[in-house]
Amino acid sequence: MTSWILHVDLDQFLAAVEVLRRPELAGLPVVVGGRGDPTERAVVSTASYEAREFGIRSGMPLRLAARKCPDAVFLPVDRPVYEAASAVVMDTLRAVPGATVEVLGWDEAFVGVDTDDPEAVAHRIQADVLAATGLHCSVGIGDTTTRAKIATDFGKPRGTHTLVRQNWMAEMGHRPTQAIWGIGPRIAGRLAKLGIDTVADLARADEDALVPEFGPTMGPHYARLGRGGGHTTVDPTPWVPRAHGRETTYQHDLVERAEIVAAVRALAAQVVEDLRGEGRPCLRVHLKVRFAPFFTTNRSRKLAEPTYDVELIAATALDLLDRLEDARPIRLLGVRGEMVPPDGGY
DNA sequence: TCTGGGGTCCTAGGACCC
DNA sequence: TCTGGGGTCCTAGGACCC
Repeated sequence: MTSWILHVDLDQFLAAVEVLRRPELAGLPVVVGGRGDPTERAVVSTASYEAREFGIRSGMPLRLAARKCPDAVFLPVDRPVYEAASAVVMDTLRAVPGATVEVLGWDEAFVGVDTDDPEAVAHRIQADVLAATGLHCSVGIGDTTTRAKIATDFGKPRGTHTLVRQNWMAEMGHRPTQAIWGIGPRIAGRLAKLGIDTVADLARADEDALVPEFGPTMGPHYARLGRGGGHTTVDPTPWVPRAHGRETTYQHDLVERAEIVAAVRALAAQVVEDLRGEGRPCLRVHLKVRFAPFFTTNRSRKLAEPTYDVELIAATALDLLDRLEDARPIRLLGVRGEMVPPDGGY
């Protein structure tokens, strides 16, 4: 028997969950995002396949989505409902005999199995998830986490695909480096400056040659990604949150000091509520600011001691904000509280 | 059209200590 | 007067992912 990594990814997860509870929406362009009001400043979280045919994509402003498809059904994000559906999916995966499950998000997970027929396991998973939840998923099969994760996209929707060492270069070599999970537009741009444009270029690259540009850790790491390298086992350790943050994009940019102070206080209060729920106080305060029209930055500061004090956290965030010396209107504020580790060691 | 909201992890470099 | 070599901790800031 061979060890395999399967990557399970629910198809159009948020939209599919909404259709489950409102079957009359089946077959219609459905867009989930923000508060469900396409005139507000917010973006698309998930678009149904029907909506995607109009060019609507995740991350797109709702206003633009509404222009592309005025007749689409716009729905608000309903986190508790998706969390509940996600829990059923993950329990279903854990019930597969011999499976090790690593949860990556609401709608995806790695599943480790020892088998001679990974294709059969993938189909069983698809059937089990459909039976338990009514939701369809795609499954990528690989010999590393990187290959399994990328394989899933080739299997969508409702399918499976296998990506292993033997077919990696044939299927991925000609694609841009950004096609690899873990390489985004910035790193792809820096690689391009070194003459590395495709996955094949990256796979050929000498690890040491990437060190001057990316450092001793990340340089070799990117070279390994180019060859499809990744983990060969799945880590089932339950996820332990390290921080809780709240951020808000304001419908009207904030200019007045009073409204900025009130906004920071409100965010700090929400963060403290989350931290209390976790039972772990705040050790470090992070501030994220987006000035209009578009410049985002962030700062953080360690606190003298762990606290649940809303005023102290708000005052720390405001002090970080004041040090930015940028007088432009504020479009987004985020306050994040990094928690004391659960073992108490800080 | 104008870029959400939730996260994680990495690096450079300064301050400080022995 | 000049200033090694080892280390830790911290902040700023970047980058990625779903």
